[in-house]
Amino acid sequence: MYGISALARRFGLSRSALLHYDRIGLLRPDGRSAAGYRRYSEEDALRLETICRYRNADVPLTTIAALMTNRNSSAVRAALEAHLEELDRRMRILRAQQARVMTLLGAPAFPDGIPVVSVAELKRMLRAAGLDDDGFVKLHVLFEYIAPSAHQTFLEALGLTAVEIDALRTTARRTGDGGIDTSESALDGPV
Amino acid sequence: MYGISALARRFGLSRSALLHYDRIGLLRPDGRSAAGYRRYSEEDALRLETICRYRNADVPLTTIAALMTNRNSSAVRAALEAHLEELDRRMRILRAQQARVMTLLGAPAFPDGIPVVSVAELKRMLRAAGLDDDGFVKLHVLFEYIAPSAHQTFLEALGLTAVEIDALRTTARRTGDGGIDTSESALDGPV
DNA sequence: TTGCTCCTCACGTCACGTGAGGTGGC
DNA sequence: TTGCTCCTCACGTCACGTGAGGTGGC
Repeated sequence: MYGISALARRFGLSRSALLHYDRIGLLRPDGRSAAGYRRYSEEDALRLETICRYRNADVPLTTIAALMTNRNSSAVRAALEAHLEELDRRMRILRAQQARVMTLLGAPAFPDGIPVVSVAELKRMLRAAGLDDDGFVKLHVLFEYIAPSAHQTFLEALGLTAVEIDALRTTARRTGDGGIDTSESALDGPV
Repeated sequence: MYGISALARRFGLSRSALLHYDRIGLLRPDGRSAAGYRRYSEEDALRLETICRYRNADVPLTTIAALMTNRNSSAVRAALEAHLEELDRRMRILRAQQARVMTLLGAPAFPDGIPVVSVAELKRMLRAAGLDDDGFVKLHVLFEYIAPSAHQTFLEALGLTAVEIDALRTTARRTGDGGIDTSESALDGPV
């Protein structure tokens, strides 16, 4: 059993957030103490964990409540996909706003503009445009050759894990040792 | 002279937005008609145009008010730069949230994850990591050499204009003709 | 009279944050 | 008694949106 502040601390939330969840019925404490203090059970904590997972994705509380009542998994998928589109929409708006601030600052549309690409997008495009596995390898080899630490930073920015980066760079170095033109398709990995 | 709805229409705003701006003192009409109707002058319209420019960049109304009173240009720059950082912060949060939704949907973190980089960020990082103008040139030359049409697609994705792309690729081709190691810093452009 | 534009409250939104004023437990 | 945690209102946030109830102009 937890007091309200203890539970909040455990999940990195504020006390008033839990008060709010109680008010709107999203998370009702298991019971109350004699003095009226909210008492949360371990089950409540588990429910809160799920709530937090959704909340960290910025799913609206009312949607979270719906998702937790309706355990129909295809409905959950649909809701999450709709939310993903909403986040995409906001991302586009943000980009446009950043571009406008840059303009107000008198900067050229580029290089300080805000065009943005996701890795998946980039990779699809490059492939569609005719870059094959060989080309990817060559790019990595060259990058590793010109500026190893920039290569590292670049891969981190793309969201690769440390392990994936290590593997990629090691292969790129080995491949590069044979000369820039060497083309082994040892890199079936991410980028 | 405009009525409130006419002015709102002209700027693609709602009537209630203008009512709001009047209430908070951001845009007071030049005067009122005998019946108490708000009458906006051409000067008001000009002021509203400026307001809209900031609003489209999501600058808070209180900040806009401050910017329009204080015509000190360095103060304006500072405010806009601070706002740009705020937008950056939101962008990072959005990316993390998208990644979380992907995880909830059971998708792998990569390659369908949403790590995303802006060109400005990418460039800053690469520079910070030690890639110099020479390195940028070499990358472009190689890219043009390995997969010309992929290079085009890539630059388009980064938001370059057709003219900028043409200039970049032509230079890359010319530089590349001398061999991959050729390093003229003719590319002072964008990427 | 009809239809249009306009007016001023006043409350709602979303997820809480922030006091105010008070009580329970060691 | 002191400190701590807890309680319940109730109002504020940000940029408006949405009625409610009423008036002016052609």
